[in-house]
Amino acid sequence: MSDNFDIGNFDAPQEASPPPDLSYLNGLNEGQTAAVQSLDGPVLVLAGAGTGKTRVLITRLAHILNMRDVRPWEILAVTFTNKAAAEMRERTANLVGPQAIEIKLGTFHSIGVWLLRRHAELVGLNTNFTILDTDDQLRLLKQILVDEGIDVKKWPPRGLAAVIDRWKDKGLRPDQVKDLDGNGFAHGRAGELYKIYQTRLTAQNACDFGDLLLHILTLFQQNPEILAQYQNRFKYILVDEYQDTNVAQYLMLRLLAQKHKNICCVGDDDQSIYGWRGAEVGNILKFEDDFPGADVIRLERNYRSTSHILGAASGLISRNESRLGKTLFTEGNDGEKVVLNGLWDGGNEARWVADEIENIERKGASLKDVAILVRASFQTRDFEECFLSMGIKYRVIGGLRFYERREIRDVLAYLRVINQADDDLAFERIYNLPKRGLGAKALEKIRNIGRANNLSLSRAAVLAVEQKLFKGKPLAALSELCANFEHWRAQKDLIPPNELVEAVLEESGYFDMWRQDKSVEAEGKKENLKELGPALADYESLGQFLEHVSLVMENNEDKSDEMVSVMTLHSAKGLEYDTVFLPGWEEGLFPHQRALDENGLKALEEERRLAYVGITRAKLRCYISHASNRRIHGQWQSSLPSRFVDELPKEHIADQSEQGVYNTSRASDASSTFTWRTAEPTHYTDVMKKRAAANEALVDNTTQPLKSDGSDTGKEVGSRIFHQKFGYGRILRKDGPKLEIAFEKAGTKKVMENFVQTC
DNA sequence: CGAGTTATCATGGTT
DNA sequence: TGATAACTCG
Repeated sequence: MSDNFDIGNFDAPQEASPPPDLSYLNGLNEGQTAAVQSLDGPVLVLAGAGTGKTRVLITRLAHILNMRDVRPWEILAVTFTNKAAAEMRERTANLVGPQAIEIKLGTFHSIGVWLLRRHAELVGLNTNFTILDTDDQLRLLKQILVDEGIDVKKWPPRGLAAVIDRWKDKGLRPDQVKDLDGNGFAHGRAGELYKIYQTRLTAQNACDFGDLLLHILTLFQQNPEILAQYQNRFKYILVDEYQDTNVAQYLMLRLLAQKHKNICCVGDDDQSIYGWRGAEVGNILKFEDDFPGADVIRLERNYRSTSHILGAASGLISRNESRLGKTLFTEGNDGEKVVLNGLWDGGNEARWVADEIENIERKGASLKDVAILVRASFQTRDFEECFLSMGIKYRVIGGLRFYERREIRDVLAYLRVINQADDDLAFERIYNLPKRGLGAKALEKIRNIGRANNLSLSRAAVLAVEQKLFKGKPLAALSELCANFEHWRAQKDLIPPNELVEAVLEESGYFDMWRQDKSVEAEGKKENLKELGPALADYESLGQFLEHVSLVMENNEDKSDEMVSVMTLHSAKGLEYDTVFLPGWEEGLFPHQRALDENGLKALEEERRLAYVGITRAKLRCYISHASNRRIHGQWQSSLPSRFVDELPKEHIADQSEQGVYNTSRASDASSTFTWRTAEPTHYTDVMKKRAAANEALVDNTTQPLKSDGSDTGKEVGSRIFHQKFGYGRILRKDGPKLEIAFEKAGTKKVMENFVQTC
């Protein structure tokens, strides 16, 4: 995001005499008009699904510029995703013209980076600091755990990352956390590890995503004069998707809005689905307490869905306790009822969906207006298999992104070391890639030299070469690498970034490494590497490109092709389709068992909101389905319909389920999923037999799970197990059928063997 | 150092 | 089941 602060010399917004042109207000409904016109003081706009939220936001921006003596760069508009920011920028520009680009508009993180690059030294960083992504973060945490002698099997880096991320989400620095809150990680050492992690980040002149906000909080809290500068500047603040903000973001907004108090937050508590990522629904629920005298405006007229779809969604979400409450209505048609179907297994479910898709296609619908929204990404497999065999074109949205590919990340590591010599994580990635005879011993030696001289790895390497601390082949290799880096750094500001990346690819031998690789994937890797140069051509500097890569992990999917979209419910937020399929409404899968285990009722409500988000994506047709049997991680599981199925108001539902297929009993509590240990589903027995026959030579009968006689169930001391009430845990002690289990959530408990299952 | 083998684990996924 | 990381052996 460019810094527009210093670009000035604009015409006055408008003369005082002619009446302002308010034509942009035409066509807004009552609520929307109120939301646009209440310019001053704190405002909360509760915008239900499909109520024209974005239009309100951009019209409000236009109205502020039109009615108040404000320059565009005195307005701050914050979103969560780059996509949302880009859309807002574009639509605002359509409405108010070029001055739109002067608005300080971007994601929380891009605003954070912008501030942090200006004031980096005040939080102990250099202005060219590196932004680490999740991958780098995990590698660094793992190093720390190993250094500290903590068993990474028992205490995986991800666990620590989650603890630290949540702390950062709450705006807590290492000195502010209590070990108690570390979820018991490494017996209460999380706080200490957090401190080490922050020290290591600073030493590498790097920060993670959470730091982009946390450092800003520190900056503002410790430097009142700098805070005042931005408080004065930002006369109007707009926040999109307020229900997704975490505490750190809330605190940052509150600090910035203190002076002028013109803050408008737009969001929908019913669409808060990112609690697991630190979002705090509480922020939106207590807005009126946080910003006294706030206007609360509800947008309840829905322009998207038929009234049956709306009715189904509203009925479901009304079961939630913690919500501000809205009643969506439409002046459109009733439309079709929401179709409900129960199927035998996941394969049948996919086939039914495919049949329905062909039906509506025959009636003239276009595939690009059809979406399948699943709870968990493994569910896409059944659909892919089925669509491939039936010849239905589809695309799976989400998944690996360009800059996450291994070969791209390797090259990026080279670029990072060129750009920022203290980036140790990047150096470690490539010091022996391609293979140049520098192994773990060499790295350890460089690391020690670095420690002794207080230097980063790439600087220590230079020292090692100068002082001939290596001999023979390793010395030659390291010497060449250092000389290359010196050369590339000298070139950095002389040649365009795209030429630099070409030079790095060839001179490092990295491209040759793939040329010599005769494997199938090498072809694709080379293609991707070739794309990298052109991708850099748009950037003025290497630093700018690297910042883009770390902050804008875009996935350009064009919606134009004639294809069905398959994606998770989470990634469907903000989208809409004529026809929406919502498969997999089963207890354990949706609501997801793990969410329930970890966060109980709070998670159940979030899962319900996810269901609500799913239904409200549909404009004309919505299909909900569940299967009695599903294969999860190769194991067949039997499951009951989701409690959410029962919660759908009958008057909006057309139930197509065949009696008896699933209708044995409906779920009323969480204890409904069990693993089949004894038999395969009858339908599948033949298939399995055929498969077994085909693999006859490979099949080893002893690997089949033996009918439980108590000894061979995998329920040994140390085994990971699952209990329907207490969730996941590990067996501590075993006394005949009595187990003592350390549950991840519920603590240590004694349980009978047959109440748990291995997993 | 590299290839082959074994162990492990599995929601959601932007920045 | 299947991807990936860790581990073992030549």
